[in-house]
Amino acid sequence: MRSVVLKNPRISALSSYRCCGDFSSVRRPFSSSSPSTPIDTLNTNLRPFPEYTPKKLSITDAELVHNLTTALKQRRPHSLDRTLIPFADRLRSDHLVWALFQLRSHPAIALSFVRWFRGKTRFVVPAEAQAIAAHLSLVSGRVGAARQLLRQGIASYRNFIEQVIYTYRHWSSDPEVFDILFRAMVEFRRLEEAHSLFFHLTTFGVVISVDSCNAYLSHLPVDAALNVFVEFPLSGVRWNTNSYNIVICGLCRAGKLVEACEFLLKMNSEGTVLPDVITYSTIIHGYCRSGELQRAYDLFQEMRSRGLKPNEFTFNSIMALQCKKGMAVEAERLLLVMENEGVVPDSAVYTTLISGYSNIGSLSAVHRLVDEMKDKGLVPDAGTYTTLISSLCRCGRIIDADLLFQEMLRKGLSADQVTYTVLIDGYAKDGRMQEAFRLHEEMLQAGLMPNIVTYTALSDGLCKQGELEAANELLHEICQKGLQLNVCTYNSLINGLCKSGNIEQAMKTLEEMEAAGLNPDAYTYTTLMDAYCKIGELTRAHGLLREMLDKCIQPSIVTFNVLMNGFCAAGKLEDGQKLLEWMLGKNIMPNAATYNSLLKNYSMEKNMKVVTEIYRGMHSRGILPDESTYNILITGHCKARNMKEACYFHKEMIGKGFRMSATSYNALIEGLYRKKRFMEAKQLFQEMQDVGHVANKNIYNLFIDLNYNEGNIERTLELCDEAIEKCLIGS
DNA sequence: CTAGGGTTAG
Repeated sequence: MRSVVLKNPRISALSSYRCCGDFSSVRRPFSSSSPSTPIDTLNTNLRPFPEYTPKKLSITDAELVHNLTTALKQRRPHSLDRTLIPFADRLRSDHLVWALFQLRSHPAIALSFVRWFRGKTRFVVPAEAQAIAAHLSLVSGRVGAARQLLRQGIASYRNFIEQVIYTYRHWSSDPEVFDILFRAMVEFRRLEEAHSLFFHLTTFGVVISVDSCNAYLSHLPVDAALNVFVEFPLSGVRWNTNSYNIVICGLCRAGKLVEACEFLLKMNSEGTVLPDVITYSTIIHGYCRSGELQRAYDLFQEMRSRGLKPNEFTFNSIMALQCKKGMAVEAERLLLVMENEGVVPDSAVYTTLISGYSNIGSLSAVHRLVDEMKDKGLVPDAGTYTTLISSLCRCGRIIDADLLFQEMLRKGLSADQVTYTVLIDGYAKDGRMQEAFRLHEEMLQAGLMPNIVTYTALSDGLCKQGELEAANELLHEICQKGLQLNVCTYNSLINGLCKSGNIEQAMKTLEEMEAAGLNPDAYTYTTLMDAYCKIGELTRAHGLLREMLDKCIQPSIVTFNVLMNGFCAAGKLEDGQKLLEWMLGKNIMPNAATYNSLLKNYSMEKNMKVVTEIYRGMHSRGILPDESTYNILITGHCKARNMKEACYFHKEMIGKGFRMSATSYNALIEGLYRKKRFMEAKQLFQEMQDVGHVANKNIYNLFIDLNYNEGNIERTLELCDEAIEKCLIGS
């Protein structure tokens, strides 16, 4: 037994072809590099590669092959076809292997003969010949060709791996052939076969390189990866930092952050394979994704203390979490920190920030950052464009969004699933469902698969148009296609039902979603609470709040805003103020919407003194007014004839890139008119039409009077026509 | 082959 192993020709093959391949990638386990291991005892586990015994040929066949290969060797520039014409009639597929034998020292000729053979429809290249061609390619330094042949072999023959092993002893120089083979299996996602191949090879003493094992590891579901991580080293694989990173990344993606940290701990304590920037960045990102800013910061410090410098990835993860929490300003502060440390922000970092500011409605900051990134020589990529398109959609500027989409395509960037989804969502939110579905078609034609997010956007759009039947149908359809509805999808549907006055059905849908194994979240409860608030059933809303708290679901700021709205709409403004104070006491930061409810209702009561008081409180807490805040303030002050304040806020909101609502235009125009500031009023009247708002009847009357008094009969009549067309018809 | 940004719901 022992002697067989020692005589194994593979060993002589390894040494005689050493020049042809890189052996560092594949090594035999228990080799002489670990002298404490007695080779002979371990070798009893190994078996030799099979001996090669090709089928015998008849004398005439042997002669044919001999003449053919001789002709090939002597071939002058003319084509293979011409050389082979005299043999073509008698040639059979099983001659190929023998021809390769004869052409062993002429790999170039041998390989082109295989290619020629494959090109002829009446021949089939046997798996054995394919395997030999791969060995020959590798031995002669043609790594690319070897890879191609092996991939083709795996894809075309059922018994290909056996053939590679069977022909290895006689033809190969290099165990790297197995490494390439293994990788190809992984690339074809034939992971179970790759697994068996790995262990099959160990019986011959071949161990796949750690790089290829990493490629394999990275394609496994995390549980399987963990098994392999324990299993492979028993066969001689020595994992490196990348291997740990792959497993840690898998754990983080599965939300198993504690286990990811255990791996990090293990690396640090064992000290043989040390964590690198990627290891830390991966775990930091994991914590950021689950919203645990403090843990992320701690790891950030820890990596520094171990001499690892955070890079743009590390910073970006933290900034992304801040932006998600509406802390774009803080995120931008971190941008300065990273720049001070010499870390150069890239377009991903800027995209994060742009998205963060877009989330809090700061369009001017969005513009500023786009300019800033361009100044730094960063080119907006598809991700940046997608963010910008989304940001335009979010403030209702779907036309501009579409223009930007066109621009991005003109610049040669390609739209992906996300870009299309953003635009589809934009059109859906704008109520233009035909356009939304047209884009859905377009994305299919571009070969992009819409995902559940795309369909949620579409379904939500249908719901918002009151087409609940259609939404239901759409969702059923996609379920049948095998897409899984997620919590967002259900929440959107529940919202649609609530908004169409069908709270009962909405509650049933809540049960359905729980039955489907999806847990309702703060969105779900907030939606339902809102519905009860809107019909004045504050008690039932409160009951739902209890229920969500019992389930340990954290209410969000929107939950409180819904309650605030409920109080205000029910005329309980004092209760609303109390809620605000309670929130402040509990350190729950209100946002613009929280204040907007109070501001709106006090302003409707023409109590501008309290409005101003509340606005000051908002300002002093650093809460930036949003577009609605300005519209409320402007309308309120106009109605109270405080034109100075109204104009002040108007100017400020324009400066921030916000747009006035039709109501604000009407109020402001009327206010200015009453103060006889006709020029300004006229200008705004024109502007409001330019941006597509329709003035109310009252405004038309004012301008009709004005023009009439100015003797401008033509314009007067024009306005009368317009007023009739826009304000009377259909009202 | 390992790390970051852009998308859906209140």
